[in-house]
Amino acid sequence: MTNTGGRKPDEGERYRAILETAARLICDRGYEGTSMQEIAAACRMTKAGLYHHIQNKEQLLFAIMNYGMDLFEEQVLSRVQDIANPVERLRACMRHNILLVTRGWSKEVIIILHEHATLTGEARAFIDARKKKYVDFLEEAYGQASQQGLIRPVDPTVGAFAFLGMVLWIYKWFKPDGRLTDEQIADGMVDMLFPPLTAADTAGLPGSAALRMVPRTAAATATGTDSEDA
Amino acid sequence: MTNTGGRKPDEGERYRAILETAARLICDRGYEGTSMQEIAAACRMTKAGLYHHIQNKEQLLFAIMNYGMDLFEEQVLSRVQDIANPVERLRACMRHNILLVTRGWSKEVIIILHEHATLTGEARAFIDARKKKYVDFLEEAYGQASQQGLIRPVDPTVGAFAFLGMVLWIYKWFKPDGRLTDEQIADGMVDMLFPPLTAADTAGLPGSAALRMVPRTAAATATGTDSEDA
DNA sequence: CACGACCTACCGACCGGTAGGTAGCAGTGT
DNA sequence: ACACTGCTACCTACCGGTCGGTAGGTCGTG
Repeated sequence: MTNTGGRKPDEGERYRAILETAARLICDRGYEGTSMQEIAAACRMTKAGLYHHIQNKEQLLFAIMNYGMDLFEEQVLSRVQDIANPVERLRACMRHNILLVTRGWSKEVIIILHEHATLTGEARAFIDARKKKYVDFLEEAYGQASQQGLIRPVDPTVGAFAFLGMVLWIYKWFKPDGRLTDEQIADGMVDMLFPPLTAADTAGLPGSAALRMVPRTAAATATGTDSEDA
Repeated sequence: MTNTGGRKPDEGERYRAILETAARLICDRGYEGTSMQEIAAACRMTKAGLYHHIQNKEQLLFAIMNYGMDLFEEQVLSRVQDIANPVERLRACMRHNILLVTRGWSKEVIIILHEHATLTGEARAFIDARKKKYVDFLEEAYGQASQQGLIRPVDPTVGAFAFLGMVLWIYKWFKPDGRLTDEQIADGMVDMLFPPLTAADTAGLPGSAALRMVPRTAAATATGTDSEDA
C-alpha cells in the first residue's frame, strides 16, 4: 500500500515477483542462510541480473518486510479497525491475524516475524515503527475493553503482547496438515482471551460480570511499555 | 544434566565456557551470521584451536541447545512438576519460564527459541523431542485443569501453545530497562490465563464459578496436535 | 540510436574446515 | 637426575569454495 521499498513506483509486477520469490527462499533458509546466487537462480536470472533490480541484500530484505507490512495492514488491520466494540475488534483481529500466519500466502509476513533483529539502522527503525502502530492499536483496544468492563482488567501493554505472542508464535509450530485446523486454533484462542458474555452477565446477576473485573492484587497501575517490536 | 553434547563427560568447565561464549555471539548475530573465526576469537583462541574442542559448527549449535534444554529443565520444569493442583502448576511454570526468558542468564535458551528451524536431521529431531516433553507436560496440566473445572475448558493443545506463545514471544520484545518489570509481566500474564478464584467462587454463588466453565459453542472435542516445536 | 534488461567474467574478502607442527606437562624406566 | 614417551592444548598456514557486489558488454525493443 505504502510503497516504501524506495524504488520507482511503476516498475511493478516483475519487481514484486522478485520480492515474492526471494521471500520464499529467505523464509525457508533464513536471511543469512540464503545467498544472492540462490535468489537470482530462483528468479531465473544471474546474480548481476538480479542486482539490476535491487540495490543490495539488506535493501531487498527491507523491501520484503515493507511488502509484508502492506499485506498485513490490508488483510488484518484495515478490516477490523472500524469495529466499535473493543472486544469484538480484538476478536476479529485475532482471527484475521491467525489465519494470515497459518495460511502460507505471505512468506513476507513470516520473515517479519522471524528476522526481527536482522535489519539495522534506519531500515530497522522504519519497520519497527510500522510494527509499533499495531501494538498501539492493540493497546488502545485493550484499554477501552478494560475500562468498559468487557474483559478482566489488564495492563494494556501486557495484554497486547500476550495477544501477539499467542498469535504470532504460531508460525513456529503450525503445520497445515496437523490435526488441528487453523479455524479451530483461532476459535480456541479467541475463546481463551475473550470469552463470550453469558446470559448471567447480560442480566447483571451478582458475582458474574464483576468476576472478570476483580482488580489485581497489586501493581494495577503499571502502564509502561517496553514496546518496539511485535 | 543429560550431557547429550556427544563429548567425553569430564572435559568440563573449559568446554562449557566455550558453549557460553559461542551462545552469546550466536544469540546476538544469529547462527548463520556468526563465523567460527569470531567464536574462536571470543574464546581467545584461533579457529583451529576451537576445532580441537568441537567437531563442527552444527554440532556446536546442537551442544548449545542441549545445554539450554538442561538449564530450562533445571530452572523451570523440575521446580514445578510436582505441584499437585494443575492450575497452580501452570501458574508457577509460567512465572519461572517468563523469568528464564527475561533475565539474560541463559543465551542458550534464547537460541533454542530463535533458531527453531536451523538444525537438521537427527540433531533437529533430538531437540524437538526434548521440546515436545514440555508441550506434553503443559497439555496434561491443561487437560486436568479443564476436567476439574478449574479453568474455562480449552483444547489442551491450543492451551499449551497459547501459553507458550505468550511466554516465549517475550524474547522478541522485552528490554530489561523498559517501563514494565519482568515480574509485572509475569503477574499480568498469569492473571490473564489463570485468574484467581474469588470468594464468590469458593462460596458457590450462582453464575460465578460456572462463568468460566461455559462450554464452547462448537468444536469442543478437537484434541489433535500439530506439536513438534515449542 | 537510446535505453532498459540482462549477461559474462571477475573482484577481494571471507567461509567452514584441516594438515601438520609445537610447547608444556605427567608419568616412567634407568 | 634425566632423558624419553605420550598426551592435551593449542598454533601457523593453508585448502577449495562461496560470499556480496560490480565493471562492462550484448541484445531486443521503441
